[in-house]
Amino acid sequence: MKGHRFHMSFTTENYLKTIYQLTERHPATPLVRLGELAEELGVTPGTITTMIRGFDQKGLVIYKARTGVKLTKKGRDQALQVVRRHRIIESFLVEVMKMDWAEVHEDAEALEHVVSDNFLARMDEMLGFPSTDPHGDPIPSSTSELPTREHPPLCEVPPGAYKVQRVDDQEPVFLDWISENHLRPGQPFELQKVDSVTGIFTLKVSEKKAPLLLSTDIAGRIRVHPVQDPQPRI
Amino acid sequence: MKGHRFHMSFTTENYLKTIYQLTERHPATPLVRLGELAEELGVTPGTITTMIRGFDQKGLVIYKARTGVKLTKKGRDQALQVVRRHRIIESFLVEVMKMDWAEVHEDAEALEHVVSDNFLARMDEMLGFPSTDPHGDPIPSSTSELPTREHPPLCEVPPGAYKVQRVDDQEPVFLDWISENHLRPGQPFELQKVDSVTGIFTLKVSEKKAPLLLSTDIAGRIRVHPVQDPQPRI
DNA sequence: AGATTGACTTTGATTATTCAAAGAGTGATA
DNA sequence: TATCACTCTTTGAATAATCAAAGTCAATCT
Repeated sequence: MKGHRFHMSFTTENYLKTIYQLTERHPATPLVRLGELAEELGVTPGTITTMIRGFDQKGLVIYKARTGVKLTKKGRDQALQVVRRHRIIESFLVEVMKMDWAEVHEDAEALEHVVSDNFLARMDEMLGFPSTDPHGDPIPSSTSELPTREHPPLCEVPPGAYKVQRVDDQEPVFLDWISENHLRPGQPFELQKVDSVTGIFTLKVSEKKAPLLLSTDIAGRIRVHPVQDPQPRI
Repeated sequence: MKGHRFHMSFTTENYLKTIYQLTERHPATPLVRLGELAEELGVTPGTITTMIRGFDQKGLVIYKARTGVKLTKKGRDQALQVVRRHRIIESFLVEVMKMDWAEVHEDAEALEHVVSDNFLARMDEMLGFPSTDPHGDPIPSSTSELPTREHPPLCEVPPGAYKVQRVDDQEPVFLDWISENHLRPGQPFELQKVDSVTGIFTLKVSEKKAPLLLSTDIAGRIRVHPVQDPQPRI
Protein backbone atom coordinates (compact mmCIF):
# COMPACT_ATOMS: atom_id res chain seq x y z
CA MET A 1 0.00 0.00 0.00
CA LYS A 2 1.58 3.23 -1.07
CA GLY A 3 -0.58 6.26 -0.58
CA HIS A 4 -3.58 5.10 1.42
CA ARG A 5 -4.20 5.33 5.12
CA PHE A 6 -7.63 4.61 6.50
CA HIS A 7 -6.32 3.97 10.02
CA MET A 8 -8.66 6.24 11.92
CA SER A 9 -12.29 6.18 11.04
CA PHE A 10 -14.01 9.07 9.40
CA THR A 11 -15.76 9.73 12.73
CA THR A 12 -12.64 9.61 14.85
CA GLU A 13 -10.89 12.05 12.55
CA ASN A 14 -13.76 14.49 12.86
CA TYR A 15 -13.90 14.23 16.62
CA LEU A 16 -10.19 14.85 16.99
CA LYS A 17 -10.25 17.74 14.57
CA THR A 18 -13.14 19.34 16.40
CA ILE A 19 -11.48 18.97 19.78
CA TYR A 20 -8.42 20.63 18.32
CA GLN A 21 -10.43 23.47 16.85
CA LEU A 22 -12.31 24.13 20.06
CA THR A 23 -9.05 24.12 21.97
CA GLU A 24 -7.77 26.80 19.59
CA ARG A 25 -10.94 28.80 19.90
CA HIS A 26 -10.46 29.35 23.64
CA PRO A 27 -6.71 29.47 24.17
CA ALA A 28 -7.31 30.37 27.81
CA THR A 29 -9.16 27.19 28.83
CA PRO A 30 -7.04 24.07 28.87
CA LEU A 31 -9.94 21.62 28.55
CA VAL A 32 -12.80 21.38 26.10
CA ARG A 33 -16.16 20.73 27.73
CA LEU A 34 -18.05 17.76 26.33
CA GLY A 35 -21.25 19.72 25.92
CA GLU A 36 -19.52 22.10 23.61
CA LEU A 37 -18.23 19.21 21.56
CA ALA A 38 -21.69 17.68 21.40
CA GLU A 39 -23.06 20.98 20.16
CA GLU A 40 -20.35 21.40 17.55
CA LEU A 41 -20.58 17.86 16.25
CA GLY A 42 -24.35 17.76 16.36
CA VAL A 43 -24.67 14.64 18.50
CA THR A 44 -26.21 14.03 21.90
CA PRO A 45 -24.13 14.45 25.06
CA GLY A 46 -24.30 10.72 25.74
CA THR A 47 -22.66 9.97 22.45
CA ILE A 48 -19.79 12.28 23.21
CA THR A 49 -19.18 10.76 26.60
CA THR A 50 -19.07 7.28 25.10
CA MET A 51 -16.78 8.20 22.27
CA ILE A 52 -14.41 10.25 24.39
CA ARG A 53 -14.01 7.44 26.88
CA GLY A 54 -12.98 5.28 23.94
CA PHE A 55 -10.42 7.81 22.75
CA ASP A 56 -9.00 8.03 26.25
CA GLN A 57 -8.47 4.26 26.18
CA LYS A 58 -6.65 4.57 22.89
CA GLY A 59 -4.39 7.30 24.23
CA LEU A 60 -5.70 10.01 21.92
CA VAL A 61 -7.10 12.26 24.64
CA ILE A 62 -6.97 12.81 28.38
CA TYR A 63 -10.46 12.76 29.78
CA LYS A 64 -11.49 14.11 33.16
CA ALA A 65 -15.10 13.09 33.90
CA ARG A 66 -17.45 16.05 34.31
CA THR A 67 -14.67 18.41 33.44
CA GLY A 68 -13.50 18.05 29.87
CA VAL A 69 -11.00 16.62 27.41
CA LYS A 70 -7.70 17.62 25.94
CA LEU A 71 -5.67 16.01 23.21
CA THR A 72 -2.53 14.03 23.95
CA LYS A 73 0.46 14.60 21.70
CA LYS A 74 -0.64 11.60 19.65
CA GLY A 75 -4.17 12.93 19.36
CA ARG A 76 -3.01 16.39 18.46
CA ASP A 77 -0.71 15.09 15.75
CA GLN A 78 -3.57 13.18 14.20
CA ALA A 79 -5.83 16.20 14.43
CA LEU A 80 -3.23 18.38 12.77
CA GLN A 81 -2.91 15.95 9.91
CA VAL A 82 -6.63 16.21 9.31
CA VAL A 83 -6.40 19.98 9.46
CA ARG A 84 -3.48 19.86 7.06
CA ARG A 85 -5.45 17.79 4.57
CA HIS A 86 -8.45 20.07 4.94
CA ARG A 87 -6.50 23.21 4.28
CA ILE A 88 -4.54 21.88 1.34
CA ILE A 89 -7.75 20.60 -0.24
CA GLU A 90 -9.52 23.87 0.37
CA SER A 91 -6.61 25.77 -1.18
CA PHE A 92 -6.62 23.44 -4.14
CA LEU A 93 -10.31 23.84 -4.78
CA VAL A 94 -10.04 27.62 -4.69
CA GLU A 95 -6.67 28.25 -6.33
CA VAL A 96 -6.46 25.49 -8.89
CA MET A 97 -10.06 24.61 -9.54
CA LYS A 98 -11.31 28.16 -9.23
CA MET A 99 -14.22 27.19 -7.08
CA ASP A 100 -15.95 29.79 -4.95
CA TRP A 101 -14.11 30.09 -1.65
CA ALA A 102 -17.38 30.37 0.23
CA GLU A 103 -18.67 27.04 -1.10
CA VAL A 104 -15.64 24.91 -0.77
CA HIS A 105 -15.70 24.05 2.90
CA GLU A 106 -18.16 21.17 2.72
CA ASP A 107 -16.27 19.52 -0.09
CA ALA A 108 -13.00 19.78 1.78
CA GLU A 109 -14.73 18.38 4.85
CA ALA A 110 -15.67 15.26 2.91
CA LEU A 111 -12.44 14.85 0.99
CA GLU A 112 -10.12 15.32 3.96
CA HIS A 113 -10.89 11.80 5.16
CA VAL A 114 -10.22 9.96 1.95
CA VAL A 115 -7.39 11.52 -0.05
CA SER A 116 -4.24 9.46 -0.32
CA ASP A 117 -0.85 10.82 0.67
CA ASN A 118 0.03 10.70 -2.98
CA PHE A 119 -2.86 12.82 -4.07
CA LEU A 120 -2.35 15.24 -1.22
CA ALA A 121 1.32 15.64 -2.12
CA ARG A 122 0.37 16.35 -5.71
CA MET A 123 -2.10 19.05 -4.69
CA ASP A 124 0.49 20.55 -2.39
CA GLU A 125 3.01 20.57 -5.22
CA MET A 126 0.60 22.17 -7.69
CA LEU A 127 -0.06 24.88 -5.12
CA GLY A 128 3.63 25.51 -4.61
CA PHE A 129 3.71 24.24 -1.01
CA PRO A 130 1.73 27.11 0.52
CA SER A 131 1.93 27.88 4.22
CA THR A 132 -1.58 29.25 4.57
CA ASP A 133 -4.96 28.45 3.05
CA PRO A 134 -7.41 30.91 1.42
CA HIS A 135 -8.76 31.91 4.83
CA GLY A 136 -5.26 32.84 5.93
CA ASP A 137 -5.08 29.86 8.26
CA PRO A 138 -1.69 28.19 8.58
CA ILE A 139 -1.24 24.74 7.02
CA PRO A 140 0.45 22.29 9.40
CA SER A 141 3.43 20.42 7.98
CA SER A 142 3.36 16.70 7.32
CA THR A 143 5.13 16.26 10.65
CA SER A 144 2.36 18.20 12.42
CA GLU A 145 4.47 21.31 12.89
CA LEU A 146 2.28 24.39 12.91
CA PRO A 147 3.85 27.53 11.41
CA THR A 148 3.56 29.94 14.29
CA ARG A 149 2.09 33.34 13.90
CA GLU A 150 -0.35 34.94 16.23
CA HIS A 151 -2.15 37.90 14.89
CA PRO A 152 -4.60 39.89 16.96
CA PRO A 153 -8.27 40.11 16.08
CA LEU A 154 -9.46 43.43 14.71
CA CYS A 155 -11.42 44.04 17.89
CA GLU A 156 -8.20 44.33 19.91
CA VAL A 157 -6.13 46.75 17.88
CA PRO A 158 -5.98 50.55 17.80
CA PRO A 159 -6.92 52.61 14.73
CA GLY A 160 -4.34 52.49 11.94
CA ALA A 161 -3.45 50.71 8.70
CA TYR A 162 -3.77 46.93 8.56
CA LYS A 163 -4.01 43.97 6.29
CA VAL A 164 -6.42 41.13 6.82
CA GLN A 165 -4.45 38.14 8.00
CA ARG A 166 -7.13 35.55 8.58
CA VAL A 167 -10.91 35.18 8.72
CA ASP A 168 -12.13 32.94 11.53
CA ASP A 169 -15.45 31.67 10.24
CA GLN A 170 -16.75 29.20 7.70
CA GLU A 171 -20.26 30.56 7.18
CA PRO A 172 -20.84 31.02 3.44
CA VAL A 173 -22.97 34.10 4.06
CA PHE A 174 -20.26 35.68 6.15
CA LEU A 175 -17.53 34.74 3.71
CA ASP A 176 -19.48 36.23 0.81
CA TRP A 177 -19.90 39.41 2.76
CA ILE A 178 -16.15 39.47 3.45
CA SER A 179 -15.44 39.03 -0.24
CA GLU A 180 -17.83 41.71 -1.35
CA ASN A 181 -16.35 44.16 1.10
CA HIS A 182 -12.75 43.50 0.14
CA LEU A 183 -11.75 42.04 3.45
CA ARG A 184 -10.22 38.79 2.25
CA PRO A 185 -6.86 37.72 3.68
CA GLY A 186 -4.12 39.92 2.33
CA GLN A 187 -6.34 42.88 1.56
CA PRO A 188 -5.40 46.24 3.15
CA PHE A 189 -7.73 48.62 4.93
CA GLU A 190 -7.67 51.40 7.44
CA LEU A 191 -9.28 51.18 10.84
CA GLN A 192 -10.51 54.74 11.31
CA LYS A 193 -12.43 54.69 14.54
CA VAL A 194 -13.36 52.40 17.41
CA ASP A 195 -16.38 53.52 19.37
CA SER A 196 -16.09 51.75 22.70
CA VAL A 197 -19.59 52.84 23.74
CA THR A 198 -21.55 51.54 20.79
CA GLY A 199 -19.03 48.83 19.91
CA ILE A 200 -18.91 50.02 16.31
CA PHE A 201 -15.73 49.75 14.26
CA THR A 202 -15.37 52.10 11.33
CA LEU A 203 -13.08 51.11 8.53
CA LYS A 204 -12.19 52.16 5.08
CA VAL A 205 -11.18 49.96 2.19
CA SER A 206 -9.70 51.70 -0.81
CA GLU A 207 -12.09 49.97 -3.24
CA LYS A 208 -15.12 51.68 -1.71
CA LYS A 209 -15.82 55.25 -0.92
CA ALA A 210 -18.26 54.74 1.97
CA PRO A 211 -16.70 53.56 5.25
CA LEU A 212 -17.60 50.12 6.51
CA LEU A 213 -19.20 49.66 9.93
CA LEU A 214 -18.68 46.49 11.94
CA SER A 215 -19.77 45.25 15.34
CA THR A 216 -17.26 44.06 17.92
CA ASP A 217 -18.53 40.53 17.39
CA ILE A 218 -17.61 40.62 13.71
CA ALA A 219 -14.36 42.44 14.36
CA GLY A 220 -13.40 39.55 16.63
CA ARG A 221 -13.43 37.14 13.73
CA ILE A 222 -11.05 39.11 11.55
CA ARG A 223 -7.37 38.73 12.37
CA VAL A 224 -5.14 41.49 11.17
CA HIS A 225 -1.54 42.63 11.07
CA PRO A 226 -0.39 46.22 10.98
CA VAL A 227 1.20 47.68 7.85
CA GLN A 228 3.16 50.82 7.14
CA ASP A 229 0.73 53.62 6.63
CA PRO A 230 0.23 53.85 2.85
CA GLN A 231 0.81 57.61 2.75
CA PRO A 232 3.05 58.40 5.72
CA ARG A 233 2.41 62.01 6.81
CA ILE A 234 6.07 63.05 6.97
CA MET B 1 -27.79 21.66 0.37
CA LYS B 2 -26.25 22.46 -2.98
CA GLY B 3 -23.81 19.95 -4.21
CA HIS B 4 -23.85 17.14 -1.68
CA ARG B 5 -25.62 13.82 -1.85
CA PHE B 6 -24.80 11.14 0.68
CA HIS B 7 -28.04 9.28 0.07
CA MET B 8 -26.60 5.81 -0.47
CA SER B 9 -23.94 4.60 1.89
CA PHE B 10 -20.40 4.11 0.78
CA THR B 11 -21.01 0.37 1.01
CA THR B 12 -24.21 0.35 -0.99
CA GLU B 13 -22.56 2.32 -3.76
CA ASN B 14 -19.76 -0.20 -3.96
CA TYR B 15 -22.08 -3.16 -4.02
CA LEU B 16 -24.19 -1.70 -6.81
CA LYS B 17 -21.15 -0.72 -8.82
CA THR B 18 -19.70 -4.18 -8.49
CA ILE B 19 -22.92 -5.87 -9.53
CA TYR B 20 -22.97 -3.62 -12.56
CA GLN B 21 -19.38 -4.40 -13.44
CA LEU B 22 -19.84 -8.14 -13.10
CA THR B 23 -22.95 -7.95 -15.28
CA GLU B 24 -20.86 -6.22 -17.93
CA ARG B 25 -18.10 -8.75 -17.61
CA HIS B 26 -20.33 -11.64 -18.67
CA PRO B 27 -22.82 -10.14 -21.10
CA ALA B 28 -24.18 -13.63 -21.78
CA THR B 29 -25.39 -14.42 -18.26
CA PRO B 30 -28.36 -12.37 -17.09
CA LEU B 31 -27.72 -12.85 -13.37
CA VAL B 32 -24.67 -12.33 -11.20
CA ARG B 33 -24.01 -15.18 -8.78
CA LEU B 34 -23.62 -14.15 -5.18
CA GLY B 35 -20.45 -16.14 -4.72
CA GLU B 36 -18.81 -14.13 -7.43
CA LEU B 37 -19.85 -10.91 -5.74
CA ALA B 38 -18.53 -12.13 -2.42
CA GLU B 39 -15.22 -12.90 -4.07
CA GLU B 40 -15.01 -9.53 -5.80
CA LEU B 41 -15.97 -7.52 -2.75
CA GLY B 42 -13.86 -9.57 -0.37
CA VAL B 43 -16.63 -10.44 2.07
CA THR B 44 -18.09 -13.75 3.18
CA PRO B 45 -21.03 -15.29 1.29
CA GLY B 46 -23.31 -14.74 4.26
CA THR B 47 -22.70 -11.04 4.15
CA ILE B 48 -23.62 -10.86 0.52
CA THR B 49 -26.85 -12.74 1.02
CA THR B 50 -27.88 -10.41 3.81
CA MET B 51 -27.00 -7.25 1.96
CA ILE B 52 -28.60 -8.33 -1.29
CA ARG B 53 -31.85 -9.20 0.44
CA GLY B 54 -31.85 -5.66 1.77
CA PHE B 55 -31.28 -4.17 -1.67
CA ASP B 56 -34.11 -6.27 -3.04
CA GLN B 57 -36.43 -4.75 -0.42
CA LYS B 58 -35.32 -1.29 -1.46
CA GLY B 59 -36.02 -2.02 -5.12
CA LEU B 60 -32.41 -1.75 -6.21
CA VAL B 61 -32.03 -5.34 -7.38
CA ILE B 62 -34.06 -8.41 -8.24
CA TYR B 63 -32.86 -11.31 -6.17
CA LYS B 64 -33.57 -14.96 -6.90
CA ALA B 65 -32.43 -17.08 -3.94
CA ARG B 66 -29.70 -19.57 -4.83
CA THR B 67 -29.60 -18.21 -8.35
CA GLY B 68 -28.32 -14.67 -8.48
CA VAL B 69 -29.06 -10.95 -8.67
CA LYS B 70 -29.60 -8.37 -11.34
CA LEU B 71 -30.01 -4.63 -11.07
CA THR B 72 -33.37 -2.95 -11.49
CA LYS B 73 -33.48 0.24 -13.56
CA LYS B 74 -33.20 2.21 -10.35
CA GLY B 75 -30.23 0.16 -9.22
CA ARG B 76 -28.50 0.43 -12.56
CA ASP B 77 -28.93 4.18 -12.68
CA GLN B 78 -27.33 4.50 -9.28
CA ALA B 79 -24.50 2.20 -10.31
CA LEU B 80 -23.90 4.22 -13.45
CA GLN B 81 -23.65 7.41 -11.44
CA VAL B 82 -20.93 5.83 -9.32
CA VAL B 83 -19.17 4.68 -12.47
CA ARG B 84 -19.52 8.16 -13.90
CA ARG B 85 -17.94 9.72 -10.83
CA HIS B 86 -15.16 7.17 -10.85
CA ARG B 87 -14.26 7.73 -14.46
CA ILE B 88 -14.36 11.50 -14.32
CA ILE B 89 -12.18 11.46 -11.23
CA GLU B 90 -9.75 9.04 -12.79
CA SER B 91 -9.55 11.22 -15.90
CA PHE B 92 -8.99 14.28 -13.79
CA LEU B 93 -6.18 12.71 -11.80
CA VAL B 94 -4.41 11.64 -14.95
CA GLU B 95 -5.09 14.51 -17.34
CA VAL B 96 -5.14 17.50 -15.04
CA MET B 97 -3.08 16.39 -12.09
CA LYS B 98 -0.65 14.39 -14.17
CA MET B 99 -0.71 11.48 -11.82
CA ASP B 100 0.43 8.09 -13.04
CA TRP B 101 -2.51 6.37 -14.70
CA ALA B 102 -1.51 3.06 -13.16
CA GLU B 103 -1.74 4.40 -9.60
CA VAL B 104 -4.87 6.40 -9.80
CA HIS B 105 -7.49 3.72 -9.45
CA GLU B 106 -7.46 3.46 -5.66
CA ASP B 107 -7.77 7.19 -5.23
CA ALA B 108 -10.70 7.34 -7.59
CA GLU B 109 -12.27 4.44 -5.72
CA ALA B 110 -12.18 6.44 -2.50
CA LEU B 111 -13.17 9.79 -3.96
CA GLU B 112 -16.10 8.51 -6.01
CA HIS B 113 -18.22 8.24 -2.87
CA VAL B 114 -17.66 11.71 -1.53
CA VAL B 115 -17.30 14.29 -4.28
CA SER B 116 -20.11 16.82 -4.52
CA ASP B 117 -22.01 17.40 -7.73
CA ASN B 118 -20.38 20.80 -7.83
CA PHE B 119 -16.88 19.48 -7.65
CA LEU B 120 -17.64 16.74 -10.16
CA ALA B 121 -19.07 19.26 -12.60
CA ARG B 122 -15.97 21.38 -12.25
CA MET B 123 -13.68 18.45 -12.98
CA ASP B 124 -15.82 17.52 -15.97
CA GLU B 125 -15.61 21.08 -17.23
CA MET B 126 -11.84 21.29 -16.81
CA LEU B 127 -11.55 18.06 -18.78
CA GLY B 128 -13.72 19.40 -21.58
CA PHE B 129 -16.60 16.99 -20.94
CA PRO B 130 -14.84 13.86 -22.16
CA SER B 131 -16.79 10.80 -23.28
CA THR B 132 -14.16 8.26 -22.25
CA ASP B 133 -11.66 7.92 -19.44
CA PRO B 134 -7.92 7.18 -19.73
CA HIS B 135 -8.64 3.45 -20.04
CA GLY B 136 -10.90 4.14 -22.99
CA ASP B 137 -13.99 3.29 -20.95
CA PRO B 138 -17.08 5.34 -21.73
CA ILE B 139 -18.25 7.86 -19.13
CA PRO B 140 -21.99 7.61 -18.42
CA SER B 141 -23.91 10.88 -18.63
CA SER B 142 -25.44 12.52 -15.58
CA THR B 143 -28.74 10.94 -16.62
CA SER B 144 -27.10 7.50 -16.65
CA GLU B 145 -27.00 7.27 -20.45
CA LEU B 146 -24.07 5.14 -21.54
CA PRO B 147 -22.44 6.22 -24.82
CA THR B 148 -22.72 3.04 -26.85
CA ARG B 149 -19.81 1.53 -28.64
CA GLU B 150 -18.86 -2.07 -28.57
CA HIS B 151 -15.41 -2.81 -29.70
CA PRO B 152 -14.11 -6.35 -29.99
CA PRO B 153 -11.26 -7.63 -27.87
CA LEU B 154 -7.97 -8.17 -29.68
CA CYS B 155 -8.36 -11.92 -29.28
CA GLU B 156 -11.33 -11.92 -31.64
CA VAL B 157 -10.11 -9.93 -34.61
CA PRO B 158 -8.14 -10.93 -37.72
CA PRO B 159 -4.65 -9.59 -38.48
CA GLY B 160 -4.59 -5.98 -39.67
CA ALA B 161 -4.14 -2.40 -38.48
CA TYR B 162 -5.87 -1.32 -35.26
CA LYS B 163 -5.94 1.24 -32.55
CA VAL B 164 -6.31 0.40 -28.88
CA GLN B 165 -9.78 1.39 -27.81
CA ARG B 166 -9.88 0.32 -24.20
CA VAL B 167 -7.90 -1.71 -21.65
CA ASP B 168 -10.04 -3.90 -19.42
CA ASP B 169 -7.94 -4.24 -16.30
CA GLN B 170 -6.93 -2.14 -13.32
CA GLU B 171 -3.79 -3.99 -12.22
CA PRO B 172 -0.97 -1.46 -11.87
CA VAL B 173 1.58 -4.00 -13.08
CA PHE B 174 -0.47 -4.70 -16.17
CA LEU B 175 -1.14 -1.04 -16.84
CA ASP B 176 2.53 -0.22 -16.55
CA TRP B 177 3.31 -2.93 -19.01
CA ILE B 178 0.69 -1.55 -21.39
CA SER B 179 2.22 1.91 -21.10
CA GLU B 180 5.76 0.74 -21.68
CA ASN B 181 4.70 -1.15 -24.75
CA HIS B 182 2.75 1.68 -26.32
CA LEU B 183 -0.60 0.01 -26.08
CA ARG B 184 -2.53 2.76 -24.31
CA PRO B 185 -5.97 3.70 -25.61
CA GLY B 186 -5.64 5.56 -28.87
CA GLN B 187 -2.27 4.12 -29.81
CA PRO B 188 -2.03 2.34 -33.18
CA PHE B 189 -0.42 -1.02 -33.88
CA GLU B 190 -0.50 -3.82 -36.36
CA LEU B 191 -1.67 -7.33 -35.53
CA GLN B 192 0.67 -9.39 -37.66
CA LYS B 193 -0.12 -12.96 -36.81
CA VAL B 194 -2.47 -15.07 -34.71
CA ASP B 195 -1.24 -18.56 -33.98
CA SER B 196 -4.33 -20.51 -33.05
CA VAL B 197 -2.29 -23.51 -31.93
CA THR B 198 -0.02 -21.78 -29.42
CA GLY B 199 -2.45 -18.95 -28.71
CA ILE B 200 0.26 -16.40 -29.37
CA PHE B 201 -0.58 -13.00 -30.88
CA THR B 202 2.21 -11.17 -32.69
CA LEU B 203 1.97 -7.44 -32.97
CA LYS B 204 4.05 -4.51 -34.04
CA VAL B 205 4.00 -1.05 -32.58
CA SER B 206 5.83 1.61 -34.56
CA GLU B 207 7.79 2.79 -31.50
CA LYS B 208 9.62 -0.52 -31.21
CA LYS B 209 11.47 -2.60 -33.71
CA ALA B 210 10.92 -6.01 -32.10
CA PRO B 211 7.42 -7.47 -32.41
CA LEU B 212 5.39 -7.91 -29.27
CA LEU B 213 4.05 -11.35 -28.29
CA LEU B 214 0.85 -11.72 -26.28
CA SER B 215 -1.16 -14.64 -24.96
CA THR B 216 -4.84 -15.03 -25.79
CA ASP B 217 -5.62 -14.20 -22.19
CA ILE B 218 -3.95 -10.81 -22.42
CA ALA B 219 -5.34 -10.17 -25.89
CA GLY B 220 -8.80 -10.60 -24.42
CA ARG B 221 -8.32 -7.58 -22.21
CA ILE B 222 -7.41 -5.19 -24.97
CA ARG B 223 -10.32 -3.79 -26.96
CA VAL B 224 -9.48 -2.49 -30.39
CA HIS B 225 -10.99 -0.85 -33.41
CA PRO B 226 -9.74 -1.25 -36.96
CA VAL B 227 -8.06 1.64 -38.75
CA GLN B 228 -7.19 2.29 -42.39
CA ASP B 229 -3.94 0.61 -43.19
CA PRO B 230 -1.31 3.38 -42.72
CA GLN B 231 0.32 2.80 -46.14
CA PRO B 232 -2.44 1.42 -48.36
CA ARG B 233 -0.85 -0.74 -51.05
CA ILE B 234 -2.72 0.77 -54.00
C1' DA C 1 -31.21 -44.51 -4.58
C1' DG C 2 -27.74 -42.85 -1.36
C1' DA C 3 -23.77 -40.24 -0.75
C1' DT C 4 -20.87 -36.39 -1.91
C1' DT C 5 -19.81 -31.74 -3.20
C1' DG C 6 -20.23 -26.97 -3.86
C1' DA C 7 -22.86 -23.00 -3.51
C1' DC C 8 -25.83 -20.48 -1.00
C1' DT C 9 -28.66 -19.28 3.39
C1' DT C 10 -29.46 -18.88 8.27
C1' DT C 11 -28.27 -17.91 12.80
C1' DG C 12 -26.02 -15.75 16.46
C1' DA C 13 -22.63 -12.66 17.62
C1' DT C 14 -19.56 -8.48 17.13
C1' DT C 15 -18.03 -3.64 16.29
C1' DA C 16 -18.79 1.23 15.65
C1' DT C 17 -21.79 4.86 16.09
C1' DT C 18 -25.71 6.76 17.52
C1' DC C 19 -30.10 8.17 20.35
C1' DA C 20 -33.51 8.65 24.18
C1' DA C 21 -34.39 8.71 28.64
C1' DA C 22 -33.26 8.24 33.25
C1' DG C 23 -29.70 9.08 36.87
C1' DA C 24 -26.07 11.78 39.34
C1' DG C 25 -22.81 15.73 40.44
C1' DT C 26 -22.06 20.74 41.16
C1' DG C 27 -22.94 24.96 41.98
C1' DA C 28 -26.19 28.90 42.38
C1' DT C 29 -30.63 30.29 44.51
C1' DA C 30 -33.92 31.04 47.69
C1' DT D 1 -29.83 24.14 54.00
C1' DA D 2 -33.05 22.50 50.71
C1' DT D 3 -33.94 23.03 46.10
C1' DC D 4 -33.31 24.11 41.19
C1' DA D 5 -31.10 24.08 37.10
C1' DC D 6 -27.38 22.58 34.43
C1' DT D 7 -24.42 19.62 32.66
C1' DC D 8 -22.63 15.38 32.24
C1' DT D 9 -22.97 10.08 32.72
C1' DT D 10 -25.25 5.69 32.43
C1' DT D 11 -28.18 2.46 30.53
C1' DG D 12 -30.66 0.14 27.13
C1' DA D 13 -31.63 -0.06 22.53
C1' DA D 14 -31.15 0.63 17.45
C1' DT D 15 -28.76 0.48 12.86
C1' DA D 16 -25.36 -0.86 9.44
C1' DA D 17 -21.99 -3.90 8.15
C1' DT D 18 -19.65 -7.71 9.03
C1' DC D 19 -17.98 -12.76 10.34
C1' DA D 20 -17.97 -17.74 11.75
C1' DA D 21 -20.15 -21.73 11.78
C1' DA D 22 -23.94 -24.61 11.13
C1' DG D 23 -27.72 -25.73 8.05
C1' DT D 24 -30.01 -26.48 3.44
C1' DC D 25 -30.45 -27.27 -1.72
C1' DA D 26 -29.47 -29.06 -5.92
C1' DA D 27 -26.79 -31.23 -9.01
C1' DT D 28 -23.45 -35.00 -9.70
C1' DC D 29 -21.16 -39.57 -8.85
C1' DT D 30 -21.08 -43.80 -7.73
